[in-house]
Amino acid sequence: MKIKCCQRKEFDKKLFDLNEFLKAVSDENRLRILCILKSGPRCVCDIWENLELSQNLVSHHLKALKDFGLLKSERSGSNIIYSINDNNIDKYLKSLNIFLKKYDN
Amino acid sequence: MKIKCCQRKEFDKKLFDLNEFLKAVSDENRLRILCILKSGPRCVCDIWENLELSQNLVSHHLKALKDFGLLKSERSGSNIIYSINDNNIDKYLKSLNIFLKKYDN
DNA sequence: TTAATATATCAATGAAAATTGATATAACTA
DNA sequence: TAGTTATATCAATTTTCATTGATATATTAA
Repeated sequence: MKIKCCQRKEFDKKLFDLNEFLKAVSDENRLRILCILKSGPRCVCDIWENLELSQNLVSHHLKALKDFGLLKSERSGSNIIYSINDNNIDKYLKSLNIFLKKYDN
Repeated sequence: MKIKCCQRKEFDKKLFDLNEFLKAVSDENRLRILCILKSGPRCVCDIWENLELSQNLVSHHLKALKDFGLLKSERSGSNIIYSINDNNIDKYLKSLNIFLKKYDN
């Protein structure tokens, strides 16, 4: 018995993207980083000092989140200020909601 | 500078649970399984034949999703029929939405 | 009660990704 | 310019977890 939802061509791409988003955020440290940045833009040092993580580790997670478009950054003097990219987060949240909610296909 | 969101005691548990949910679903095969089951309850064989995955691999993913409460199962003759546990999925979706949306704390 | 089918479990392997340590770069400050 | 601070990068290690192969269990059918 062939089931509909897995037959569509465009489904693969959609599902791949959704999974990339889930992989990007399914990590406690990244969730904490997102939580901190929800309170407003912060420099890297504010983040790693609050989370009690090493500087390079936080830098690595920030890069991953930024590369995926969930964060933005800008230089301010010697600091790099990171902030949430709300538009993209909303986009992926919406996509996930549609995907997991009942009877959307 | 101490940032509010990471100081709360109950936050740890909430964030841990949320992350467990994200880890449970951040896998292409599991997303495909969820998609198939959204179309209705299915036995294990329907799933692995559709996804062209090995039987034991599908069984393993089904177990993970069920252990986490995202799926239910019941025996029907020699088959085990899996289905979505909508309540739990909605619960976690809601939690994730609140967590990631702007200014919820 | 034997064979066949459906599903689950378990140990071993492999791959992806987090973490660490060391170092590089860039911007301030004295 | 030299020293200091903030951040990024890179290679090595470790951890986590999906996948595989083999086998066990449970149900049905002959």
